[in-house]
Amino acid sequence: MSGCYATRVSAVEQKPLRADAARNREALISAARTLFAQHGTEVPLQAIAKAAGVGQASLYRHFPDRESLIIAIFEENFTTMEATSARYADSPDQFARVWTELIDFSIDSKGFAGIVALNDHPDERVVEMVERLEALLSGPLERAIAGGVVEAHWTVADLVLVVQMLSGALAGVPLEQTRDVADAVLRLVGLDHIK
Amino acid sequence: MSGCYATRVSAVEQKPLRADAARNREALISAARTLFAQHGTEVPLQAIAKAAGVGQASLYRHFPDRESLIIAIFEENFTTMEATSARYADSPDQFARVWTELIDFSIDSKGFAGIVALNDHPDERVVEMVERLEALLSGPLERAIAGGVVEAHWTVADLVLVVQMLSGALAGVPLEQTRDVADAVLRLVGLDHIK
Amino acid sequence: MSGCYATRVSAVEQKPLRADAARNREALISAARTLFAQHGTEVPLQAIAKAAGVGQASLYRHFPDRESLIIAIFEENFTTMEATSARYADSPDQFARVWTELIDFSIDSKGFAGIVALNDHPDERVVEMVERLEALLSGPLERAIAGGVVEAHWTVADLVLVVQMLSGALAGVPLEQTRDVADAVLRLVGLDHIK
Amino acid sequence: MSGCYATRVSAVEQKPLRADAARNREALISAARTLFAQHGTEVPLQAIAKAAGVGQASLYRHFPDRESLIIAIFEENFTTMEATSARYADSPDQFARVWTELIDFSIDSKGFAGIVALNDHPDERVVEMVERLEALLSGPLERAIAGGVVEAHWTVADLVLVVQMLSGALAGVPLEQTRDVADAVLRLVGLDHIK
DNA sequence: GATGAATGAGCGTTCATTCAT
DNA sequence: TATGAATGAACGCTCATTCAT
Repeated sequence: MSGCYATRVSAVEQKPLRADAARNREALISAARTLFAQHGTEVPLQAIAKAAGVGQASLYRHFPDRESLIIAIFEENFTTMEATSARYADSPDQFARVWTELIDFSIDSKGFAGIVALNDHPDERVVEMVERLEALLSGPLERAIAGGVVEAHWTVADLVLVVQMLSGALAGVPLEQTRDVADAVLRLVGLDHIK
Repeated sequence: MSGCYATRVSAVEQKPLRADAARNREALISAARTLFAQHGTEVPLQAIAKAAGVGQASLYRHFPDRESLIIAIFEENFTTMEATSARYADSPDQFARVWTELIDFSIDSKGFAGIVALNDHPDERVVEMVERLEALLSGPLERAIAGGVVEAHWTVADLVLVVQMLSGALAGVPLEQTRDVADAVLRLVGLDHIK
Repeated sequence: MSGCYATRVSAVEQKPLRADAARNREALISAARTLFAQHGTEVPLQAIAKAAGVGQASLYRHFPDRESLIIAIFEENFTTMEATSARYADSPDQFARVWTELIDFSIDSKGFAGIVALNDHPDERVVEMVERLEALLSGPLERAIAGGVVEAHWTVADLVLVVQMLSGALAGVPLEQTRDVADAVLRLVGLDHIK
Repeated sequence: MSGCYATRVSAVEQKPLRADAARNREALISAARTLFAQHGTEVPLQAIAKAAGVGQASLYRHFPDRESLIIAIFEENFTTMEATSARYADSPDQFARVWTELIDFSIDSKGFAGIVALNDHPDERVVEMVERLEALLSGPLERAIAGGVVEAHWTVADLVLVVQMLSGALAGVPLEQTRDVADAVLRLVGLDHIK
């Protein structure tokens, strides 16, 4: 489900990492994914380091603060979603494929909750993140509207808002009910037919 | 460990508070409202005590844990909303008055965010809170549907979900934009005509 | 068992207390006896006040510090033991009666443990206490030795030491085993035949 | 609540400590010995950390609770005494050597006072401690009885009781008098000839 | 005089961050 | 370079003591 495309093709990192460094990085992101989903983005960083089987200073080297870690997770998600978008570039399903993937990520990480966590200390990285999300959705949404798949009033800003609403609705919901709650949210905003 | 000596009074307050105690209680709730809205429900309790001009132990006496404080704020909100509901009992505007008041509270306290905070440590008080919210909305919603004010598909559970979605959408949004974001959310779910 | 002779004839207090004050005083001492025995002399003073059904400031008026309360309990014990000593003044059993009463008090209050608690902040009151204990035991011991009831090597200082040893042996022993442990201690020092 | 993230290592240490960690550990134990002897086992842990020249969290890492620290001190004592026992395995003095060492430890740390402190929160570690003490004394006592060094009625349980009695007798006694008081206790129980 | 709410210092504990190995 | 021990500030909580009622 998560990270299935994350083969270290990040747009930001330039120098290729040493093999063990790359392994640590992946282990940290993977551990963070799990713990963020289980306990929220407030989990002690030490717990993440431990779960990743990595020293705390190594976590620090890769991710100097909690936000960097959250962003890195998003990076992977974006990489995956952008690949999906490219793969279905000519398909009428393009929007549906990208959107449901985004929703799945949101559900897995309790509603893309990190974006909320990030907003508390708003910095340029969040703006960049949102812009990237809008860029990702823009083309597919346009074509989906043209194809009559979604109603014409939808904008990318609205879609971003839905992701954030989902985040709020899922907060504190037990894992086994997240899917139902997410369905209810999508139904309320009239996007439940996108599958 | 704690409470093994029974130094505290029973959980259910019955006697009217002493004048200074009542004053402190109000000061604490008021300070909590402000700080929760500004910094979220994770603010240090000591900050709330200091803002209220009260000792830490007094905060503790009145509200033995963070949840109690959150609930107390909700209590006040509920009291206000129930009064509003009663005042407009025979008016076609009843639902609109109660609902907009609920939305306003949600905006003021960053989207009734406490209910989210509470959900993390689910206890009977949260269930009670949600039930009380449903009870508050039930009659007015019924009459609003009967009167054609809102569409027939709406349920109280949906309304509660909207409040939670609002909470997520508002998280991290600067104070001066909360109203706009809230309007956008209500528009997306088709409740923007309730004013 | 405890306080059976304590009709407020203390040697130290001069002015007779008002009726309700005397009642509070007794309630505090009684509560302290119970809680000291159950949880040690470190119990929160608030717990004692509460158990006595008395305000904290009232506890303060009667007993300005923890030691005063401990001493007051001893006072009652002494009053009782001195009365016993007087009653059996001409009996060959005098020493046995006083000694077993002392041991019983020690067991009830987990080995006269207060004397230990007092020793940490040694003040004149402790010295006075020990002197009073020695004065209490002196005559009876002399006559007991003369009568062949206890061996000639015993001194009052030794007896006081036994009380303190008992205190140590009983510390941390569950209530239902205190009697057995006390018996073992008395057997080890060769006083188990005093009954 | 605590430990729910598994940030700590397992309870059973196997790996040899790093150089600085071992140094801190020893400093902590040493500081605890001194402060426990001076002020009892209730001294603030922060005072121990400060006296050891170590951060609070380091104290916490090495000894997650007060009992662990007490036990660690006992461990060292036991190691020493067991070595002594082994060294004098074939000597008629074995019991005397081990016993006087035990008494010395008891005097130094105000009567092995920790065992009392431990008893308040009885757990398996205390039982284990007592069993280990009995195991330590068992053989030597047997041979001492066989050799006519101590009277035949003595049992290891009695010896343990003497240690606890000593603890009580020494509580609150000024450091310069502890030796005399201990001698008096041993004389009372008839063990003063063991030197 | 009696009550119990208020106080604030101090405790044990946690955790982001640094630093020795 | 990776590890994990050390750090110290800060949190929640408790309790002896004072003070308003």
